[in-house]
Amino acid sequence: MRPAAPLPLSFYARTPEVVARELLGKRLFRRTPSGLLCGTIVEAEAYLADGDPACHASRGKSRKNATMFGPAGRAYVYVIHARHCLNVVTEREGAPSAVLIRAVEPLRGVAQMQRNRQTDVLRDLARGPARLCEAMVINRLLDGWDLTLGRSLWIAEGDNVAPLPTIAVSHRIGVTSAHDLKLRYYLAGNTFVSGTQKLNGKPS
DNA sequence: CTACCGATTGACT
DNA sequence: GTCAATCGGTAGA
Repeated sequence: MRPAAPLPLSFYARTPEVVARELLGKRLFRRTPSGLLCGTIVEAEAYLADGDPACHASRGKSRKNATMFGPAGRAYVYVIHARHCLNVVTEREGAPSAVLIRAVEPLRGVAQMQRNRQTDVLRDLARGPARLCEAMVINRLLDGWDLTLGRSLWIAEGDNVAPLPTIAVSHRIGVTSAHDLKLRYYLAGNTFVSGTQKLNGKPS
């Protein structure tokens, strides 16, 4: 697939639950010196500005999470367990909400992703937030990047194939608080979604 | 400065 | 299924 036009600011300027759900099936593009990388988003989690202790912004603004407090449509890249994770900022300036992109299905630049990840296993290239970042060369230099520019890193419309895949919902993976919130969205049955088979087969 | 933690991953039983 | 390595960010002495 050729590079497609970036989604506009209006796409991101909505609640994180809506953005997370609508990101499924969209395409994540990354242009590197070694070539263009692209994958279909198959899993995303919402983090709320209010009433969500799992959200990094819930304990106030800091150098690390400052991007979340800025305008929508920017990338929020942070490090956890010595690994990177990619979010998109939602809503508006002053409302620190975001959507974590947890997995993509590799579409283009597979050979480079295999080199970046040091594995040939297609399913393991971008199944998980940190794997995705390693495969697509996403690091803290991209924190705050404007995703509506259509350069370096952006998200575009995907093919609207029929029948539309079923969207499933579950609790978020890995978070140690707010386990009752069902804010993880994924394409049911897609092999590139992270998490256990039990969780994905029986959302709770 | 040290100490602790985590929105993870990969190796192992 | 279990478990520990990982290291930047943050809090606290």
